[in-house]
Amino acid sequence: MSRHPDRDQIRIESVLSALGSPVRLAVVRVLDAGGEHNCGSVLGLLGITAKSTMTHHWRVLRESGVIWQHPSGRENLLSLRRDDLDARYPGLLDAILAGADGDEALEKARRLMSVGGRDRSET
Amino acid sequence: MSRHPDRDQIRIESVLSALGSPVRLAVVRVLDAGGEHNCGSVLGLLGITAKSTMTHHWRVLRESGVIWQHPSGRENLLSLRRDDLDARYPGLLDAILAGADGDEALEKARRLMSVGGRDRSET
DNA sequence: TCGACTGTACTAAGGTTGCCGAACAAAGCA
DNA sequence: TGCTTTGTTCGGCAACCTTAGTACAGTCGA
Repeated sequence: MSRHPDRDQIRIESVLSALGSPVRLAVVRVLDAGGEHNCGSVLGLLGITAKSTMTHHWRVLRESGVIWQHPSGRENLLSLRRDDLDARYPGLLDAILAGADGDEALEKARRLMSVGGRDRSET
Repeated sequence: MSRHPDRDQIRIESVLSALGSPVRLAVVRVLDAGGEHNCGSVLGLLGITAKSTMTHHWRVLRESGVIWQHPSGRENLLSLRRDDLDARYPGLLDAILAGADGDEALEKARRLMSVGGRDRSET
């Protein structure tokens, strides 16, 4: 069932395309904040969706080497492979997570602007 | 024709998914190495492909904010938006480019190993 | 002005991805 | 021994991505 790549089998294209999806990037942000989660708890934090949909995303993240996923009792625990990613791609994960935070803040600020004042004449 | 996002319209998911494709990552590596290229020269360096295919990739890179593309005479010059990307996502591009180099080196080393000695009993 | 050159626009096939519901498997609890 | 919880697997469907072929538009040189 597992299919985790070894550290040296991780390819940056897989990592980037795995993280190029809003849902999966959100997952990684959640996992980065806390330690281990089971699938359901992350699913809850994202406000979505069908379990089978997430199973799909777990696989993409797992097979690209971004997360560990190991069964524990009847749950399936998820955690970021931070050590491996940092070893292979120093600074990558930090830059991505910081970037995601920045995007979110910028988005939030933009929303406030467009409610309070008039938006600066953007189409 | 253009459709370049402003610096503050760039979203990290778009950047990541744009760079999550081997072809486009290769393009960015080429652009990072040199200054300005026209489309054809990059196409040549990649050893591939139909021009219309690359036009598609230029658009993805352009609309995600990764490259500038501006006409000059009958050519269309391409360049990395390094300043914008570095401003929005400090360290991201460096990490990705270094990672791509690392992957390539590792791959090359692995090929040598499996020719010279026997591969270490993988699958 | 004509022709070569550079790249885009349009179109289409084939594959991949994302999403979901239903059925299933395994672990824990009563 | 059943029932519940937790996720997975499977099948199907729509949307998107990648690739390429063909036709076209703009620019430069002769």
